[in-house]
Amino acid sequence: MDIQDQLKQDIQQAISTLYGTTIDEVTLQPTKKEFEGLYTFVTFPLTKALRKPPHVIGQEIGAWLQENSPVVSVFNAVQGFLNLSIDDAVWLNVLNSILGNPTFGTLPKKDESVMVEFSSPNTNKPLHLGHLRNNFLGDSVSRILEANGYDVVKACLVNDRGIHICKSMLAYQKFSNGETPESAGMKGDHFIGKYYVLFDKAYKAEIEQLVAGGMDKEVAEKKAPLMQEAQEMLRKWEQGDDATVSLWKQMNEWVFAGFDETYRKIGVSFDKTYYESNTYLLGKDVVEEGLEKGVFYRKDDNSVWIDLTSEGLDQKLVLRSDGTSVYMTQDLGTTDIKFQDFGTNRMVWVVGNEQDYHFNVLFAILKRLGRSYAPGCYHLSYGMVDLPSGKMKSREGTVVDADDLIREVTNAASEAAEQAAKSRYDDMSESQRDALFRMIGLGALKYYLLKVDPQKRMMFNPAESVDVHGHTGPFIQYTHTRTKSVEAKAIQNGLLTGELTRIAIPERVQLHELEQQLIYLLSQYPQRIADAGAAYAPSQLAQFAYDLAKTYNQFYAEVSILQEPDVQKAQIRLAISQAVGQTIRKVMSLLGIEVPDKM
RNA sequence: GCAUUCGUAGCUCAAUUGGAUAGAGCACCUGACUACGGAUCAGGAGGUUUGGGGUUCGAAUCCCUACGAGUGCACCA
Repeated sequence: MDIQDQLKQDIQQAISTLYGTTIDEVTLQPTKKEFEGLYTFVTFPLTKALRKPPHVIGQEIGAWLQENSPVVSVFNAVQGFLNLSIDDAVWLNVLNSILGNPTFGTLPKKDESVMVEFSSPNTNKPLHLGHLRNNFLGDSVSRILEANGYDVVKACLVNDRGIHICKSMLAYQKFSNGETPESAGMKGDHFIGKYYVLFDKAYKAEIEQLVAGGMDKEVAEKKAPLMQEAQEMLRKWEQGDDATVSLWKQMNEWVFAGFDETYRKIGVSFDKTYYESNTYLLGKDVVEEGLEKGVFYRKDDNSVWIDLTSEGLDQKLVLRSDGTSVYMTQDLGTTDIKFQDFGTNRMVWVVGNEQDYHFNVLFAILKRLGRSYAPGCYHLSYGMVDLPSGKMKSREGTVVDADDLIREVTNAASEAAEQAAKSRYDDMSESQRDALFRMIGLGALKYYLLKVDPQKRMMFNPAESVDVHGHTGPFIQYTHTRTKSVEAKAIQNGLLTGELTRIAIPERVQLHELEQQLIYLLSQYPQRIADAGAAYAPSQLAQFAYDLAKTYNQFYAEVSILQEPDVQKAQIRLAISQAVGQTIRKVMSLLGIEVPDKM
């Protein structure tokens, strides 16, 4: 049994034996490091029922546990805190159960599936920093849910229709002289983005002219010939006009080629891609259904609404008076399709927090419609990424392009390597080195974006994002290479055969405090995965990886592994070292971050 | 205006969901064995958790209030 479960059971037993009562749930917390022990039980809540001071209760339960619990070795009670130390032999058994279990940390299959929708790019411009936070979050959450035992479907909904793409198309028609990404030597998505910017420029010039001629600005924005043409193009596209559709297809092909390249670089993939060009008409049948069920109502002008004031929301339009759909209509339809396609009772949307209201409304509607999957819907809402110079605004050109950023972090990793230990890379080929530096650079970037609580708005500081010291991805990657290096030396010395294997437990052991601490941390891994899954929070695992790496480095500095004369001790330390390395690799992979063996 | 999220060291973030003297990293200062990899480790300095009130054994966390910041409030997506 898990130590923690054992302890909880024993504490419950102690309370019932000593006081003839029980408590609902025993909760344990890690002991603060200035006190002895690793688990702490808080006795304050018991004082009222037992009419005893908290430290007395602690003393009594502690003494009982020391006597009767198979795992507790020593205790101390300070105020209302009962701190428990665990027997070293028990720790070694825990270590052995970790070593003997290659899938340690992966939770049992749940026979339940979940769809995670993320990324959702627009086809009129390349990906930027904000998309990266979205992609990394979505990818990592998918991996975490999978480790929690779910079947995961990673889905991407591409916003490939609408006025924005017509703007790029129109600009291309007018200004391109038939150039292609190949002839321009550009990545397809950047190529399309260039025309989107060109449209915006020309459009603004038109507005300015109209305003100078005395027109009201708002009117000018609508009346500008370019906007009129773009609207016309959208109409043609919706009517299936051949020329328009084939231009649209051509431009899509280019932009997707660009996206694919970026996705490949950042190691993100999808099981299913939905295109709004296929789904934008969906949802009208849902509106019909809702009208029949009396969930929606029709106004005199024929528009359809839902009244959500009882949920603290507003009245919301779900179908226009001319019978065409709005965003909500489409989303209702798409959600049904997703459920039909995969039968996932849980669905997660990774979408920025500016859409909080939209999702509140969507989920409320799904609930009223009685959708079976409604309770399993979750909006993983994440905050915006700010720059030191302020907000990112695409119109003002203050966006950080994803491809540029990836290049920069890779270069920074290469520079850090130059400074740190140039000679280490002598026996690597150039392509090996490139791959390594990209792994480190991306590790830095992903970790930087994932370590922050998703819901919080965050500041992106370029200098910090490429840092390799301190609380960073490369620090953790480095720690992994340390464990690998120790392992390799141990194999050379004949101390190890290579595989992770159980160790013989000596009769008498005295573990170092940091050894206990490390095994304790390792034993927490499954729980951490469960917590991170329940909270949809990769940041929790990022913190865990850091704790593990930091503690290992302390251990490494304070305790000799290979130079320990006592072979049994050395083997215990090696086993811990291997288990830490292995676990770091696993945790990082749940963040979508690879770790090298050498760096 | 209404709704909603947030405010923690100079800066960027934590705080096991109400627990002990609020912890890390960066930046700054001081140290580390002729060493298992120094992309490391040890130490120092840095806090009235935006202000005020309340709830209780106990509050960064819950409630009220003021101030400050973000976002949303289209028959756009």
